Amino acid sequence: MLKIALVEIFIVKQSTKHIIKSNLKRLFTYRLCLINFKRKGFDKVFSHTLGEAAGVTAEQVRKDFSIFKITGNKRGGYKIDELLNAIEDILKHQEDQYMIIVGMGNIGRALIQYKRFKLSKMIIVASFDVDPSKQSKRWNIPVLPMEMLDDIIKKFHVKVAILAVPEISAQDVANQLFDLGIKGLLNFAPIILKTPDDVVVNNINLCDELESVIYYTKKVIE
Amino acid sequence: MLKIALVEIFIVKQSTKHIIKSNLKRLFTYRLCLINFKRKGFDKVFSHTLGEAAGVTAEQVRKDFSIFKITGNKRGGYKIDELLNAIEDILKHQEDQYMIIVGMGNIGRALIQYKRFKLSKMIIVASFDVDPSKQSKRWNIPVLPMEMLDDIIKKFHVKVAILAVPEISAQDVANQLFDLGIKGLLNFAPIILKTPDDVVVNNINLCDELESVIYYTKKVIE
DNA sequence: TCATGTTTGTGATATCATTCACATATAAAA
DNA sequence: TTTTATATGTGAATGATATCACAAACATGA
Repeated sequence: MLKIALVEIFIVKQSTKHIIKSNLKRLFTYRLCLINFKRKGFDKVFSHTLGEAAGVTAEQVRKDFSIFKITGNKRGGYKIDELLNAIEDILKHQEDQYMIIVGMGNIGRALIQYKRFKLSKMIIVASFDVDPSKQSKRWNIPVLPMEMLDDIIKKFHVKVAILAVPEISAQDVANQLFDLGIKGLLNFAPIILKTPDDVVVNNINLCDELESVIYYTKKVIE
Repeated sequence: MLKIALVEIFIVKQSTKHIIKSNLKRLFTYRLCLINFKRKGFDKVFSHTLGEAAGVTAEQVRKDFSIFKITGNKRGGYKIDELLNAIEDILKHQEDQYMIIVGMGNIGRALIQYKRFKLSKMIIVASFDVDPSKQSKRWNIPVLPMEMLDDIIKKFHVKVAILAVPEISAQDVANQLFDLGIKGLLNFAPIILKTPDDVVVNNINLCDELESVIYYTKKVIE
């Protein structure tokens, strides 16, 4: 009996996680498209309209919404404002999120100035670098020495960090962050990090993204 | 008869495309891990070793290799150098790839200085911006006015571009690029571009990537 | 050289994701 | 108010992807 119960819990967790995982990306895309529609003066969309804009089928759109319990009006489509609210609700991101950047190389410097984060209620509270010459006040956001990581993370209850250090030190710095309670990482170092089970890592590998484009470009051309 | 033949061709195209699509990402990951292993002094890997490093099962690794016709030695695993060669061969990227960046905002400026592209034989030949104040020679790579797009694309036979302009002008600039023969785009503007069928677009949406981390972080914590 | 234990390579199977197809609802027109 | 055309919402069918399971191969040690 106990065994059966455990198995069921496992299944539920798995499936919940997975449904969300495979659909979340599209949810972001839908949001982008909806914002675009709104800007153009529309206040309603149909599944096929949104699907076309997002590059997926109308059925896919409806199925995704179905999974997230988002409903529209039969014959009348979906009201954009309601849809956007529903999506924001799923992303559970109404309140500000405090974050840090570690590594003030090219990418770190770009991100510290990236205006769009603020619009999405993501606030970079500080950034860090081992190199004292990079610890300046040139930007609104302070660039601090690594020794201050602990203070800042505690002070702002930071759970999410952007890792933009050279690959050689990425694992070490990541370990430091995990020790200090960081649970989510956006990693720009071209390396697959070893991480504790309760930590989420999202990798962005710029070279690979470009190579991927090159690969498919060649496929299409030939 | 003809109909059957057509259907078969369709199926083959579909599946070929798809197999590659779902496996390519992992192929990049394997490469990262292999480079790492090599740096650590290893010269052989087993499917379970590589799988663990890459975060996938050993069967997945073998299946991927099987699809790409990469073989190892039964009982002896895979030689890292041979694997890396085989992977590079699949990515067909032996010769230099000339590319351009359009948009010299935060992201464009970061990418123009990004050293790693050169290591992967990806050469940024020039970048472009509408704003004359950004057209400087501060970097090794020239920042040119948009009027020179045509010249440079023709001169270097550029097929791939990085689009890092504000979202408001992204579609217009993309259309210009398509007209000038660009077939692959790495797009940083938070918008789903309308593109011709023979063009490949890879979107990187930094806010969405971060929000995704936040989403899963909250899931894990709660 | 032979036995042995380990690892590959791959059909068969299971799982997961997308598309189909249609019943149901409803906005709009008559 | 009734009709009609059009969209939704969702089980069922299909298609794609990952895992299992095991035969075949071969390094290693006796």
